[in-house]
Amino acid sequence: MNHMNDDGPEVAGPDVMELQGAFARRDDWQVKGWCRIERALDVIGTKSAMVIVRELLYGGTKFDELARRTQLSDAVASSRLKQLLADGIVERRPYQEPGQRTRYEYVLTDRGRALFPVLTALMDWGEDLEGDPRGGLEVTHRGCGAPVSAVVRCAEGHEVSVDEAAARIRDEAWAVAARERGRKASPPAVDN
Amino acid sequence: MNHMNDDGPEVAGPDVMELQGAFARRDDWQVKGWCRIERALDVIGTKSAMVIVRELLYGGTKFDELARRTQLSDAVASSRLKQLLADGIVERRPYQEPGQRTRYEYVLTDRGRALFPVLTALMDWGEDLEGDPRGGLEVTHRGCGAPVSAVVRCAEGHEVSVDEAAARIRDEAWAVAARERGRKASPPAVDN
DNA sequence: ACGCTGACTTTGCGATCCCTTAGTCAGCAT
DNA sequence: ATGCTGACTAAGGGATCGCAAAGTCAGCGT
Repeated sequence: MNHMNDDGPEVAGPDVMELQGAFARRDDWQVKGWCRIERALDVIGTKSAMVIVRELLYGGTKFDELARRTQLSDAVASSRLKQLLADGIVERRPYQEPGQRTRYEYVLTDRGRALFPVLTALMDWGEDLEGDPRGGLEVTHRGCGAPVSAVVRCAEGHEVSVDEAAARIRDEAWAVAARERGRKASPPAVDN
Repeated sequence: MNHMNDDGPEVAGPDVMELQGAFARRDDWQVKGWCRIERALDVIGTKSAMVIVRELLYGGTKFDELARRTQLSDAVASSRLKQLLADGIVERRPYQEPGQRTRYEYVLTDRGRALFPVLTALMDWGEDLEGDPRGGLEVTHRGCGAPVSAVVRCAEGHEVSVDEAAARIRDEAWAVAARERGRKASPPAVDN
């Protein structure tokens, strides 16, 4: 394990990410709750949450719109909206139509709208997945009319494919120290 | 749809997508299996599938690597890998280390690697989510070293925010006809 | 021949998701 | 006051997810 970068034949399939620095020893970094992907999925990892956000992005605001258009039951829509509310993805606003009592509409917060790339990436990926040869939706850039897709781009503006990407620990010195600390302070801190 | 764009007060919250064409009557298009997002989630909508793909992107290939690094149980890792295999996201390749018996390694297919934007978008979104002030991972562009993120971009190269996006039906004439057909042929075809 | 190891598979369990059906509850209409 | 409607909430149930522990199975080492 001291010489992990060149110990295998590694014939085919290096077309994934490169692990840099201490993270190259991948097995040293199995900490629960460490991965942002997992944390994201803990919040919006259910199908019902995703499709509700989808409808909110399509402009739905009222409870019955959201429930009907997502084809979720009232019960699921209700509890999921409550959870999305608690997680800061939607907020409720009172409104009143003439002759109606006060109701609430649901709108996405900034954090909710920030899910746009996630939904778009899923939509792109779902395209190659058998199904709609023609009936599907298309999301376009209003104004120029061109279809949109989710791409991975670096801060310098280059489009980045998987094999051009590298993963590393952001603040490695701190993380190594924290790991040492955690190891001594509370041995089972990883799992609980 | 004939007069749907200006029928409400619509005071606050138009900062989501615009629905164009026949899709502006959103309620006319509740068809099960119609949404690519849902179809995508039927395949990779579980946390276990996502984290396995994550590890595969990080270069893990062997069964025990994947199970250990994802912190999944053997059982879950096994059945999820089997499903990913069936769905064409991973493929198995036999390999043999000297003095060992033939084993299989798992590698992503093109379709699996195409999940890179999805995982990246989730990672980005998970960032604002309380947790790691410093300990987290960072994915960078190998070469220029700049951090990457998932963005929505149109075919013309413009970066597109939610409120600059529009959703419409790809082949509207066909879709309307198909809907009429379906309505006559099998009334409950929407729900079954 | 025998044991060991890595890679699964099986079994049994609790948690979560989502559904259907049946309430509740506020307040406008009558 | 009574009914009605829209917006939920509650209860019960099936499916799926994920876990831990135990079992299987191939083949290398001895």
